[in-house]
Amino acid sequence: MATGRTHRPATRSRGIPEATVARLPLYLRALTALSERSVPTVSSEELAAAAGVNSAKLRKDFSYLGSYGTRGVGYDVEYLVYQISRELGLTQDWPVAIVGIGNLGAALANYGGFASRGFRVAALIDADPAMAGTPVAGIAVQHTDDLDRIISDNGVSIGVITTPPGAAQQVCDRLVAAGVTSILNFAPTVLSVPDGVDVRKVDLSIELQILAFHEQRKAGEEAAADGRAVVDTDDEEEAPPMRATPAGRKGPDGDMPAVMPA
Amino acid sequence: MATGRTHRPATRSRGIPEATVARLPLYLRALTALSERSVPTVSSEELAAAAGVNSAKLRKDFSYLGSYGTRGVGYDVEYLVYQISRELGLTQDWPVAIVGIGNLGAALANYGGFASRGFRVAALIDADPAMAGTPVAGIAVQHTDDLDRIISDNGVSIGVITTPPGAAQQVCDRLVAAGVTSILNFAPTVLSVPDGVDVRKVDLSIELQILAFHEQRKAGEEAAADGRAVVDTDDEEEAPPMRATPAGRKGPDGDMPAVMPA
DNA sequence: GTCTGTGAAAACCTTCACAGCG
DNA sequence: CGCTGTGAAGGTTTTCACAGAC
Repeated sequence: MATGRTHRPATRSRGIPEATVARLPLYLRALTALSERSVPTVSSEELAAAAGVNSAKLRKDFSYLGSYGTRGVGYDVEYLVYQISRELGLTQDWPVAIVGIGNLGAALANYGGFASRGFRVAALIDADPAMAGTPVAGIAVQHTDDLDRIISDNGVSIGVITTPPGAAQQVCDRLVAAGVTSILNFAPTVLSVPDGVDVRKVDLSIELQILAFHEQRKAGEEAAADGRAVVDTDDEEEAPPMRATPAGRKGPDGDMPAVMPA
Repeated sequence: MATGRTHRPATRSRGIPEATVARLPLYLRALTALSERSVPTVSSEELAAAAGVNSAKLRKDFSYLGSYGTRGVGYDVEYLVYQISRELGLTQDWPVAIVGIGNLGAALANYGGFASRGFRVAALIDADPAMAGTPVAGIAVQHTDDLDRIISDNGVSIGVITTPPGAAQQVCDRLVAAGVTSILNFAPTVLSVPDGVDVRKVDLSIELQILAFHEQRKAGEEAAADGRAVVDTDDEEEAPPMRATPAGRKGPDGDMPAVMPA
């Protein structure tokens, strides 16, 4: 979704669809849970339910990895765990650096889900000199001045940005200059990076906004459900900023049933 | 993406593609920044660059909302901000409850990006009695026992779950029972909810895993870049757990031109 | 001339449905 | 039989490219 423009258009490298890659961690999690319960095999139907997808999709996804199942039986849990881990590159250790140790950075440093996969928090970096030396999640915070050295000393290729938005691009540039080629960005900023560097973003407020959209839609439908009185004058909600451009607005209003029972 | 099965298949309500909805918050953010700099109008090209998408996509997206631009000129910034906000339902106030006030919950409670949109943190809820009363981000944490009352008293329809995975489904059930119809889930669990309830999830370790996949790929390409020796024996990376099922493994290794030229 | 709005084409992703292995 | 693996169909999203408004 957020990956920077890279990804071999030609070269016909290895062809696992991006959508499939994004689901592999999900399968892996479900499989790990089964593995812990010592379940030996699982059918596509069961595993799909545990992962929250449908079984045809799961089978197709797995078909890109190879033929790992046994017809009439299902998939060997341990074997699949290994194959998916390998495909995702989790059989190796990934040192990660977190830059920006505020609330969120600290939360991530403490997050158990990282260590349990191949990720190791190798360094915590912050611009506040007062924080330097303070241990967070058992790791001493280091100062931004040493960023370059910290990254190369630890062989970090994945960086996590949890700084305020204003600092994000600058931090990103420094990370990239120091050799980082994958960035997970929590700052609400569009980062620009050179080719070959991947960026993924997590924006907490975006998720909420998407929920709000659907929530609003539901409210509208509810109202429309019984009363039928889908007023359309409700369009002009309150103070319609009517910023209107030059000439006459094309206006969307008019139609638009659902929205707001005023 | 993560939304629970709902979404009017028939009814032909308003037809804004989900992919477009997911980008509206992005455009809104870019537009807000322009608005703050008092930029009056913007072209699809400029706005697309600021939002990190391409301009054809942006124009298509906007075309679902209506004809808000002016040919030869561009889009009126203020007007678009209003229209998108309205479309997303951000012209109203959304009281949100956060359940599970650990590191992450606290980080979210403090997160500025919520308040700046229509979201208001109406309640913080935690199962630990020792936390009850403690203020986090200026709001006193309340105990889970009162969850039902808190939700209805505040008219909360959006809940955020930041509990440990074991508690997530239970909390989810209680939220839904109390009237919540949209859930943002940070716990690494597949939640099951009744029809009509939307769930979106944010899984921090999944994002890292996707990055690791691409990172690994890069390392491989690099090696293959000069030597041409695109070994495919590299499949057997190190210790292949060979969990093998009943009979003979189909092995991915050997064959598997991966893609599908077949 | 500039820049939007949009049909049409292409790419991508999901779902169906069933052949075929165990 | 049961369950995987997969062509083929169907749907969605992206991209192209240009007609038409300003």
